[in-house]
Amino acid sequence: MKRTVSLKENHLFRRLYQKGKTSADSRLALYVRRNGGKTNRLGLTVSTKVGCAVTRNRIRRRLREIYRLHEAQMAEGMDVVVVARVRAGRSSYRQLEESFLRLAGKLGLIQQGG
RNA sequence: CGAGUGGGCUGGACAGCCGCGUGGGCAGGCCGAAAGGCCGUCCAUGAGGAAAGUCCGGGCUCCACAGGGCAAGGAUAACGGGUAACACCCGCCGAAGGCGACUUCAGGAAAAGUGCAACAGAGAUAUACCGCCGGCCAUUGCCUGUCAAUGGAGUUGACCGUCCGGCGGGCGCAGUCGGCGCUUUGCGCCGGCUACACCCGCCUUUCUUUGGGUAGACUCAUUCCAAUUGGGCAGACUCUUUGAAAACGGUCGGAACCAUUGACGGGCAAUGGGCGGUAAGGGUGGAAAGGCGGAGAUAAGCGCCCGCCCGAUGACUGGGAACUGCUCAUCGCUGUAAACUCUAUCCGGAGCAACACCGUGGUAACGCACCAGGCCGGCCCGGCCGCGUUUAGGAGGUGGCUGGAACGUGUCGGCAACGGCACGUCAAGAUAGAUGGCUGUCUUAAAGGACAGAACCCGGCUUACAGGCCCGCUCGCACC
RNA sequence: GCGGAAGUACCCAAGAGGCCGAAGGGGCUCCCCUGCUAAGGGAGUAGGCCGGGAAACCGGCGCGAGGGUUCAAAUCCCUCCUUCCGCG
Repeated sequence: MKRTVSLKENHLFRRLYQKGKTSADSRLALYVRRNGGKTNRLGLTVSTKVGCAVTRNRIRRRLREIYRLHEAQMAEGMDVVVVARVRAGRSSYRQLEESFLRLAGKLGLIQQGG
């Protein structure tokens, strides 16, 4: 993740939830907003309602891997927050990837080459 | 072979590509005056048996405290050992459960004191309702003594009725008749008859007991009404079965005597009232003041006494102790402390978000100054900012941070928990939190599917867990 | 990381060892009131699960779950589960 840093502060999350563009399905929720810089910032949220610590870690790693593998296609200078919902705990990697790509395309985060 | 019981181990392995955290190397690249930072590359390494729950015990750090004690609050609880310590572990004792292997137990004190024990029951830690017993009083009945009156009555007593249920049998005794003998008013022996008592068997009646059957009534119901049918409640009747029971009364005669009436007494029984004794019996309860049997004594009763058993305490034996056992002595006490309490032992408080260091912006105080300086800008012009020190503060950062009551192997001591010694090894240290994605091979019944993520560290406990492997032991069946 | 509270019928809930099939209210059913409804007033049953039965009815288990103490547990004790709150 060469052009991406992680999003950590709570006030940035709040601003994104209030002012960012939203798209969601039953597995994931995606928030996107332009941040004015050149690098992307990624935040991941998995609440304790999803499952135990092992399950939450697995979802977080899969989401980070999905983001890493599609980083080259993404627009620059964006703040991105991915929220995992309850059904994500029982979803496979392929299902998560499909949901992420569909939501990101809907929000214009990914320039669809093909 | 089947069923069971206790314990231990394991919790997939290997390879390729892309990617991540930490540590180290590099003559590499970029930034920087330097310290150093970033990138790149190579090497090493990278979650558990429970990392979980946070239920106990410690290390470590800070705070309080001269040291210690008391109080409050809390925890623990047979005994001996292990341990840094423990609510842990091992051994052992006791109790409960199991045919057994074995399992479970907050397992001190109820005789220091206080509290609680609903309902039921006469009574709940002592009671007196019924019952049993002894006095007292009242009433009634019966028996009886003395006296008086009236009546009956004169010397072997006799007789009657109903009935000891009925029938049959047996034994004994008595009476009587006949025969014989003798010591001849009599006695003995043999035989017959009769009556009575007792015993046995069968039948009858009544009461009691055991187990069945069932008419009718009442009641509930199959959509309404009626019938039928079924259920519920109660148990008349009947069958069967256990045990027990089936009496005597009257009349006449009569000296003594008897009957009636009256007076004065005595005794017994019943009923009622009241007083006292008793704790055997009642059948309620989880619990009724040791249990079973017996004798004497008593007004009636009672471990009051005796035999056997049970339990507690003390002495003695064995054991290191809890405890145990042959015996002896004394005693017979409800349960509850996961009710208060008492006894013994232990605990100062908070927690790595502790704590130590560096420290932005903004704020306060003091000093200096309106110059100089700093920032933006290639430069001029221009624009913006007061500066320094100190205190408090503390975004954030660094340390704390992993070599330790450590792990492995061997050996020695110990029943064991565990401990001693020798050799070897260094195995995550993150900070929004590193193990993921894709693919292949092997083991496997199944790996695409157990439970589950370190957060300062350690010892335990508890809880979750797909499966796999190994060992000890018990019971049952079969065979040799 | 540390500390605290709660769990009772469909809902809100009382009860703090025994008379507890478990107070009370909402809800439910019926009646009154009204031209009709709402509101208001009055009365009443059952309260969940399992088993037997055609029904009347009978029996057992249930106060978050599982154990224990006690003659007796919603209540006392232990372990676990769930939910909520506070510090930071």
